[in-house]
Amino acid sequence: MAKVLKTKDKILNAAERLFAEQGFEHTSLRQITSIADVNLASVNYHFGSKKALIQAVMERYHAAFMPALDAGLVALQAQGFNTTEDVLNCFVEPLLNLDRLNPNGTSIYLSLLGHAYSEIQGHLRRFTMHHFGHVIQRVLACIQQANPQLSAATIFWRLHFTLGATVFVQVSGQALSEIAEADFDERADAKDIISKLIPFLAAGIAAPVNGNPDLSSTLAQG
Amino acid sequence: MAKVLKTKDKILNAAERLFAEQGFEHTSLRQITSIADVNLASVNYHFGSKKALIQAVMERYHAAFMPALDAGLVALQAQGFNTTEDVLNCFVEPLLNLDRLNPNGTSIYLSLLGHAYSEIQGHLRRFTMHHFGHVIQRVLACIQQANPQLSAATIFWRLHFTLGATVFVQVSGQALSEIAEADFDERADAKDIISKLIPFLAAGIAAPVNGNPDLSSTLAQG
DNA sequence: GCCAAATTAAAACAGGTGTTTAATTTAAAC
DNA sequence: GTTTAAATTAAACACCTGTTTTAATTTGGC
Repeated sequence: MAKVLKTKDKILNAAERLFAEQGFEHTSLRQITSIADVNLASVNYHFGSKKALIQAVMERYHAAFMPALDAGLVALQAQGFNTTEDVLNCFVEPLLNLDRLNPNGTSIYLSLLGHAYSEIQGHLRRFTMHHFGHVIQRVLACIQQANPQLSAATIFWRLHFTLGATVFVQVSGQALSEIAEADFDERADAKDIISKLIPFLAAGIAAPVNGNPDLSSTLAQG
Repeated sequence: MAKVLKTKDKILNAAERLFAEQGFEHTSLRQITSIADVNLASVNYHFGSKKALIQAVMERYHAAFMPALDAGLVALQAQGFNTTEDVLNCFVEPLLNLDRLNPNGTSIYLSLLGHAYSEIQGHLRRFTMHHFGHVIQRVLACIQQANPQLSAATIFWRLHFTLGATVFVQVSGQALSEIAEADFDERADAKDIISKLIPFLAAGIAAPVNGNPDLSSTLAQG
């Protein structure tokens, strides 16, 4: 008995797919309502505006991901000692479990995050920080615990490098995966990419601040 | 004697600034021509289309950056042995020298690159690969030389992680720099960000493939 | 079945986009 | 100085965007 979806859910499903594929700005309401097979005006009726629809799409995933991540981080903090990879590992299961929302849930969520940051979606950043800022703070604390030698500023920058690397490969994921398949006979889904990311990111976050002193002088001259 | 700029150059200067700040799609021709103080139609007269204008803007920077990078890589290859940081270091001077084109040249170029990849600008990717694909190939070869234990596929993915981290912090550069200043009293320009990036990226690229075997099993269960 | 509320539908709205046209001005060549 | 080409201008074009309006329809409670 295939459940008959209400208009509101048909819109959300079509929107999350298109947003993940094309970004928020490049997806029009007419495209969404056409694929969802509903009337154009129903978006504004049910959600009020496109901006509110974007937030509703993100909220379904945030609500599934953020509490799970937070619980993992709390458990990690309780055990007293941890490594950078331990912290990153806390992200894996909550991310992979997003497949329960949607068969492509993991890559959809990461793509949405990527578009939220790379497009000018200031309202999305504020929305995320307002609702889940405490989770972000806990991530920072865990990384600090794992790397007591790093300053807060260094951790701040390195976590944004981490975010950048992650969302970039997810947003470009399909294209990159096709290249990788053609060149290396190695197709990569969201899970594969995550497993490739973690050693890279863990080493980067935990790296000594001045890996090679020669470089600093080169930069100083420049 | 302040040189009087021709219309074509006034357009290029206004366009590169707005493109770097707002991205390509969010910058309208009317915005460009208004700031450049030229007529709207002159863009299509001098460049043919907005797409061609975008490529012209990129080409000024590519032409200054790519040959310089390539020369540095060739010199590195000639000396037989190199490290990952050596390779990354080849990017620094060519990037910083872009300030000769424009006081903010370095961050403009990296922002343009970021927008070129994060927006759906397929024509820009093709344009870059067509003109400078051999430079990209040389980067791959140098990284392979510095890390003989890594497979070509691993290098492929890690260089895209690298690109992602780099362009993300540049595109979000201004916002991030403001946060960093507020939280850590530490303002960061393009050069500062590069110096923070290099230890992170070098450690990530050269990281062992299975940093912590426990993680692989967690991923395998997922 | 009836009525009121919720929902859907078609159409128009107001504003923005890149591009093109045709007329005018500027600049250079002879 | 005249002529010819290049460059600039203002206006319109065709299309797309999110949103609103008004009317028709469906739904749920009594």
